[in-house]
Amino acid sequence: MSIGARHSWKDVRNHIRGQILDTTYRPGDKLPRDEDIAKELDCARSTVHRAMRSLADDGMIERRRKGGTTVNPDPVTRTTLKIPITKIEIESRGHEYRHHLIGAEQLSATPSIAARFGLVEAGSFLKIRALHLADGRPYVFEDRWISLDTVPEIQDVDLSETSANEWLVLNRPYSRCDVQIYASETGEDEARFMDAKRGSALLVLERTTWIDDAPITHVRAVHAQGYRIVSGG
Amino acid sequence: MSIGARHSWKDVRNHIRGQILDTTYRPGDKLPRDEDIAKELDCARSTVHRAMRSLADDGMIERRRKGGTTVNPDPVTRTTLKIPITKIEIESRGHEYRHHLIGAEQLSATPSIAARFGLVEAGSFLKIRALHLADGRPYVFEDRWISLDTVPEIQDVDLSETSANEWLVLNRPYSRCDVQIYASETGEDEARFMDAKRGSALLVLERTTWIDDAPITHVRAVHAQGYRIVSGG
DNA sequence: AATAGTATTATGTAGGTACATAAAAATGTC
DNA sequence: GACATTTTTATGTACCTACATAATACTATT
Repeated sequence: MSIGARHSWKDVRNHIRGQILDTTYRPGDKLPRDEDIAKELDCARSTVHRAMRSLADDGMIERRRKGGTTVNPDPVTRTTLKIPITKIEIESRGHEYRHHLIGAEQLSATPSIAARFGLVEAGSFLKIRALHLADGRPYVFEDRWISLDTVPEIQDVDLSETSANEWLVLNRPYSRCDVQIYASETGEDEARFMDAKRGSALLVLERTTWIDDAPITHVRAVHAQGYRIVSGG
Repeated sequence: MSIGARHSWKDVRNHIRGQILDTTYRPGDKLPRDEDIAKELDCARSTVHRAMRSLADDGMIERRRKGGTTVNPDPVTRTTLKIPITKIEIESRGHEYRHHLIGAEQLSATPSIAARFGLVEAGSFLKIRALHLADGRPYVFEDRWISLDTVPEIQDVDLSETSANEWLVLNRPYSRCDVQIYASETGEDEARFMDAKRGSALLVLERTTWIDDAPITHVRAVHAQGYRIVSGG
């Protein structure tokens, strides 16, 4: 079946995606070689290649040299989450943002924090506890470790003025970021700082960032009750 | 500054990413035109283009025709989460998977479910409650609505044998998927089916899928205590 | 000064050629 | 048969040319 006079890689992608969606090709099935598809649709192999890479990025197909292309037999829901800077998130919802530094101290990493960074030996860290407020109400309570070996300049920043979150994002871009999401019962600290009653369920987002294997920061961000991560596909 | 004898697009990407990470270019800054970068690094424009598209996909830069390329001024953490089929997830962790159908009934969508699908009028749905077990222990409790208008065949499937989750993924691929993640206190149902004590915090993952605007299914999947979503960058 | 129309320009796409690379398939060797 | 080696082959990359497209920048007109 020819696609007509149009040879856009998006058309090719839609054509193939359609065949997967209407079960012409099922999970695990092998697709024809790029070259054959190109011939069938009367376009260049590079165009098919472009379409295929797009589908592979989406997780819909898997490609292997010599092995050919197969419909992903292990279908996963791939979701791209955008995790914003808390300040920007609060302000974009029309609330007034405020930030409160609860405390900061210099410590060496605990074994569990060192492990999270993949460090053999515990380095020197700045441990911070802070609160992000939306219209004066607790929004996020964060527990943060910042590597003083990687980011010594943080010691000269007035963290009661600028949030560590914001300063780091603007001044210390990372090259790798791990995320974990889980639910946690309100503990003593959260109950105190978040105005949440003990035992209620809170969403926790942990983030660990590196620049080229050098640890930057690890945050445990406890979100206010009712918080939802939403991903529009 | 030349990159040497090698002209791989990945080298070019790393080179430019490096310049962003070391603040040669800061958020909001404009990068040189592809052609100039190509000349500087002594490679083809298409190679630079390939590198640039990769960085744009990562959310690191923004590109606009004629407007040129700029470093993303609103840095967000973009993380791709892979949410697997529960069965595969359990088995890949070395546990034995079992599935238990709690109940199924034909209903028309409640206003809130219809709204989730963006439906004007409530269609006919199959409402299912089921439990996924790992080594005999509750792992996920799901509350699912399946559109009988879009997926009438589901009525002929023995859902006590095959889980709806699995059947749908293999037989009804979706073209759009919305995800929400939040923490919830253990309610009456969860306490009963999940062996969780009332009031403990559970992670809930809601997924809604469509094929070309036609609703397929909506699931509220309550995960066992201690469950974490992990995203390795 | 405001507006409408035109030119310019940086990115995007399509096509083609040549070669690189990884992995399956075939073959040889013991 | 088991294992190492070679061949084959489908995808991946690099480079090039030509043209498309969208958005800015400019100019003309009122």
